[in-house]
Amino acid sequence: MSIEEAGTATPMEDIGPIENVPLRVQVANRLRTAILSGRLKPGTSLVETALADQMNVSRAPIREAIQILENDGLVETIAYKGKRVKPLTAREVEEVYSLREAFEVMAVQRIIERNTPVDALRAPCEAMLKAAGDDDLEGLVAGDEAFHRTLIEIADHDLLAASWKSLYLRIHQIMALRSRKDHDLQAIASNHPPIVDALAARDMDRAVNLISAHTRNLKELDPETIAKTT
Amino acid sequence: MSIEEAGTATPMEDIGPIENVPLRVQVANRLRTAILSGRLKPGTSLVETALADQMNVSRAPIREAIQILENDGLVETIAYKGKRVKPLTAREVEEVYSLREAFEVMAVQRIIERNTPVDALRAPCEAMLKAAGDDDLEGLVAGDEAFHRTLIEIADHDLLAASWKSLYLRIHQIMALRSRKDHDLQAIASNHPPIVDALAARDMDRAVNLISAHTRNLKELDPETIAKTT
DNA sequence: GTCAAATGAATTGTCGACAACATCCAGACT
DNA sequence: AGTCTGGATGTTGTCGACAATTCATTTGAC
Repeated sequence: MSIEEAGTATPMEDIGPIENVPLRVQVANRLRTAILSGRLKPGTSLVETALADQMNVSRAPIREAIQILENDGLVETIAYKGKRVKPLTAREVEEVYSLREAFEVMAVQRIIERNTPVDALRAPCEAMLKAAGDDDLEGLVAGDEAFHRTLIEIADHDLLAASWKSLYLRIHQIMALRSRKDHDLQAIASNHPPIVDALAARDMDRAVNLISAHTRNLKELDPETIAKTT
Repeated sequence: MSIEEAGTATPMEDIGPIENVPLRVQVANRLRTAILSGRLKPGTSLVETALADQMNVSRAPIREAIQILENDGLVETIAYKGKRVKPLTAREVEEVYSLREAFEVMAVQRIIERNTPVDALRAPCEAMLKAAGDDDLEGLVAGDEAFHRTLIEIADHDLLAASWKSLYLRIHQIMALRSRKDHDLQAIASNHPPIVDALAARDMDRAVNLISAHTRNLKELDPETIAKTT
């Protein structure tokens, strides 16, 4: 039965197209999740044949999946020797955060220059404040990601969005290795609303300074996180 | 004749280790060159089997090479339909140049903040001025790339360098499609020395404004270039 | 005993064949 | 005439086997 005929007999709701996801994408997603959750630690060696056996697929999709993760910057390959989860160095963490700062500053500038509405940022702010009140770390992290993703999205710049997304994967990875007590939920949540206010007021200097400071604060937290992994 | 036998008879100088470059890299380089030179125009369909026949290799390295180019942003894949050289839209050109501006501004800020020496930028400037005098477009372009590559390199930020490099590939592609008369050699060459002066003087505002203006000037040139390709 | 060459194990690199999927066209049926 | 069906074709997706390369270990000569 082809996809077009699907809805003729019974009126069924739109569940969207049936996605036939290639194996390489499934494999890449599984590996990525494992890396980002910290289950696959930096430095772990990834052997194609072993992974192929574990997942019951041939090596071809595994290779392609690993190449995808390599583009994400999560894995590195050494020819004829092996592939491994990219080790996190202090330098790399600094670079990730500083590049993220540049991306978000660019987004802020673009939003103000083009007079883009910023209402979409209010909801994530509320969610974060609520999560902070409930001492809900997961919720806070989700809200934080939603906030920054939205910030990048409304900047309406596909290339920036793609670059930011790739970079944010590594931030996920770094945060997963960070211990819980390092987070001050209330402080993180209350950082965001002033950014939205400055954007709404089209106050370029204030908005840039706030987003810049916000990103730099996060960077400060991580030196000892790195020490644990290398 | 194989590469190993080539130099045995005559005493040869040290050309470094013999790099055994994987086929995928060789293929990727050939395809990339073809795309950047404009020989493979945006929209051209890339068929794995056809390329494999042409280059006398199997499909595996071709696939991996195409995936490399996909990461470079030069090729896009549509599942079960085909792969093609990514079409250049006006929007994409705008995004490429605006992101490049952000990258170079970041490099400038970093160079000034960290008090990095900028002497390495003088040589490319000289080369460009000389090339402009000789009406040597190739030389000027090479000098321009050397200047900006050096700018990024002395910023000492691997992630920034990698991102910039990938972005610059597309700028190559765009420039290759641009007609010769659009270039004002003298103007381009003389744009660069003031940037170095501002950097050397650690004058943040002036340096940022100059590099920003320089990048924006380039962007202005391209609308009609795009019209020709899409 | 020490150093160099050979061997072997582990891993990625490459290949050719077949499967899955989408598109297009021809032909049958209404 | 129009439309649906079925197959032919072109392309990517996946597989299993073999080749190439590296590194560690063992072997052998001196």
